[in-house]
Amino acid sequence: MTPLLTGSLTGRGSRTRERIVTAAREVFEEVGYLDARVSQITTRAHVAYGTFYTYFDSKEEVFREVAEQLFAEMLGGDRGRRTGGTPLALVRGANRSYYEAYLRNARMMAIIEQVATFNEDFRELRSRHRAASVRRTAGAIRRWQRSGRIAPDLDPELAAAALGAMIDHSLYLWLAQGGVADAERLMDTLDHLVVHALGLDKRISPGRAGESRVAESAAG
Amino acid sequence: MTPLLTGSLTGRGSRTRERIVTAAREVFEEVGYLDARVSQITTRAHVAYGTFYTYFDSKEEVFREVAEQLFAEMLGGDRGRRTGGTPLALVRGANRSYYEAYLRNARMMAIIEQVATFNEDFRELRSRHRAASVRRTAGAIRRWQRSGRIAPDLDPELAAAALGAMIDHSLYLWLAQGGVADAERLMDTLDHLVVHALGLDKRISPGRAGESRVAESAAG
Amino acid sequence: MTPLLTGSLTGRGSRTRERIVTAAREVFEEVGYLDARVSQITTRAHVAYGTFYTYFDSKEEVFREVAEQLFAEMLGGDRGRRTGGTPLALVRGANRSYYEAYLRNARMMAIIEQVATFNEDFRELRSRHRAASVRRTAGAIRRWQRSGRIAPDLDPELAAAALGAMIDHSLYLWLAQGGVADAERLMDTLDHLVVHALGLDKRISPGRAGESRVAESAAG
Amino acid sequence: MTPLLTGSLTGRGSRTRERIVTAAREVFEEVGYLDARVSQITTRAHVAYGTFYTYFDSKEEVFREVAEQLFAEMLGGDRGRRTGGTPLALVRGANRSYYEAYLRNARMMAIIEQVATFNEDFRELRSRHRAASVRRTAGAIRRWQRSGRIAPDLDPELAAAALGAMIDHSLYLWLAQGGVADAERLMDTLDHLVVHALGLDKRISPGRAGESRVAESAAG
DNA sequence: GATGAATGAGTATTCATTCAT
DNA sequence: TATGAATGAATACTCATTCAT
Repeated sequence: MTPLLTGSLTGRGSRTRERIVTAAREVFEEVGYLDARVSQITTRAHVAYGTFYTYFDSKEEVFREVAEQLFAEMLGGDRGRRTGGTPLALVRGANRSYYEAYLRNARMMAIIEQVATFNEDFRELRSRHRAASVRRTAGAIRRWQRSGRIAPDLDPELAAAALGAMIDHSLYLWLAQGGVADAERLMDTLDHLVVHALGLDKRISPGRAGESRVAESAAG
Repeated sequence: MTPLLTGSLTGRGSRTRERIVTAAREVFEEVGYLDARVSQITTRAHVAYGTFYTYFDSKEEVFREVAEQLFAEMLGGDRGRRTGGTPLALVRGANRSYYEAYLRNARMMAIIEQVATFNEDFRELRSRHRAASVRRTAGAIRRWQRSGRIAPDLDPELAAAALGAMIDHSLYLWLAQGGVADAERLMDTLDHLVVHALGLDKRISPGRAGESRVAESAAG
Repeated sequence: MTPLLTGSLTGRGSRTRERIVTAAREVFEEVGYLDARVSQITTRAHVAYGTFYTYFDSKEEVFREVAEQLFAEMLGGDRGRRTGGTPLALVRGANRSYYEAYLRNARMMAIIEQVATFNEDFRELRSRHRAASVRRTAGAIRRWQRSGRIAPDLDPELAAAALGAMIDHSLYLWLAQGGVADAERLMDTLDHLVVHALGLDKRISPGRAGESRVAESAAG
Repeated sequence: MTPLLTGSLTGRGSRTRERIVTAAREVFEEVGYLDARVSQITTRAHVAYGTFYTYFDSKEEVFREVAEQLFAEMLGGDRGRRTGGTPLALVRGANRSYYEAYLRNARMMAIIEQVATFNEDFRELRSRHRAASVRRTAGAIRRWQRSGRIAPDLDPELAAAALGAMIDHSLYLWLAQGGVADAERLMDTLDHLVVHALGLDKRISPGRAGESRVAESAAG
């Protein structure tokens, strides 16, 4: 619930609110959630201290807003990507697309991880997003299993989750925490590992080739 | 700076210190680093508040001690494991051994992750341990590349890091954060993915070590 | 200082003002003065936040308005009551009338008490009203003393004040704070106590009976 | 619950605690509960800000402590008062004793009244003390009814409560809020009113005289 | 070594009031 | 008149660390 503001915002109001959200994201990126001070946010947004609380109930609430904008942006890159092509191309495409989105938001991804370590709500929020992504990947695996490109004894959900964890955590360690030496090479390696892990590098079992027209990605 | 005591401790002293470390680990596991209070630790250790500072300079310092004991314990399980056997058996063995260690320490692993999100020192500590583990895996990959079991174009370090990230993060999500449904099945999947990702499921090219390019088959 | 508007209000204006006063009273009754928020009042009155300050300078000022309306209402019940009858009937009548008024306004009486504990102005306001009531009762006592119905050594002002305090505080404790069990019985007891305290239960000294035609109440 | 301090206090500790309680009472008396600042209390007690929280969880908790000491002190004056004497003398004695205690604690009584207007807990605390006092008075009334000195149709509990309210509120208005002009005269009037209200001024019904040897007071 | 009392800097949040449209 | 966004002073409470016995 937002204090004071019951209905919709005036133009001036929504502009102020936007300034605060932008400033908040910058501050979070610079010092993390724990060390962020509301006063830093308001100073940067050029509003009075109290103005913050005209739009948000707490530091946590702005963070939620920033996190949701980020998740929306991360998903946006996916659009129109799942058209035809070889499984290998699809996997590479999906990975690159995720990589690019991660690159744009690396610092915030790290902060969300931070908050998730002590805040149950954010753990769930992240969990939901992860689950949605895993579901999509598992769907692709299942289709490739039906067309014979992937061994049928692989558990689609677990495999999707594990490969997702690999890509996610690799990007986290490279982009969000460590410094990247050669991201290009890392992505190539991830492609290779995913493709081989799923067995997509193998010849298609004859007679079933080309069945899988619509495919999805192995990650995010 | 170490407070008062550096090298030698009397028998009573070292017992007191041990009680504090044990209590600290319990408290950290129960409430996390951020919410742990020095008073909780001393109460549980049955020592006076001030006694804590006779042995440790700060909350961070006990945490470091606990973390180091944990890393030592995690590595301990590894000993004498990398003897002969098929690559597949080796991978499985290593994964199981890591899984078991993780299971024993899941809660503390989560707390270390928490601290690593805001403390540079612990980020490095964890990084060093990860690097050691990656080095060992990379060494194995390199050996298998020389013997022709793994494609030579795979970057050993990056592959080792990525697969390590997969296992680590999967266990983190399953054991440390979420609830585990079927760990056995998860481990089987991880084995499968690692083995196939590295190409260890394929036949060894006869007499042509180091050139496994052509050694592809449709064998399952 | 009155904001903007002093004397005349347009029809719309006075209706708005009235809505605010009504809403304010409701809010004060529900949560007390300290916990009442200007925003609650404006929301309930269906006016914009700022509109409040078009009509009132402060939260204190609406409260004063509400309190004055309440005092006026409390006194209103008294009208046309002070006609003949035995002193006993007069006392009973006055007590009942005050009780009924209190019953209608119990919650606000409690809130006024609250404000009087920290606001000098309201302490005086309440004091003035109390004094007026005490004056009337003291007048009745004096008349009854002259007619020999009440012992002449009783201080009329102090007795009036003390008996007023008894009735006021009893109603406060029963109606405003505690829950009422049997108000009828309480009122009977108060009547009894007042009548006996003043000595009105005794035989009238012969030859002066009936002198006191017009009497006033012992309370309110 | 008190923070940090689990067991009993050291000599130094209990001295510090006492300093804080004393300072708190002074500050409450000077500015009331609402306007009292923890920093005022610690400054006056010559301790650091944080020291306050070594002994108390909140401002409310010190207030409770001060209030309880006060109630204990108010009751203390009663001791050894309930020996023989005429009912009239007993009533006078009890009233004087309560008056003197009130005089010593007038300011704090006003502050407790303040807090009781917005804090349910204190309302109950005060209520309990009032009830205990009412019980004692009602007991005396009942005994005097049995001995025929008081009319049997008077409800002992309600009468005790109402007369208690009279004395309490009169002292509150005179001592705690207004300035006292002539307390002696007020007390005489209260005595008179109580005695007559109960009918203790009347001749004892023949044949039952002297029955009531041990009596209690009509107030506090 | 052990004790536990003392310290005080640090900060999110509230809300009456002002004021630009 | 009416609106509702903007303001910012004010304050209780936490807790790691210090230090006198």
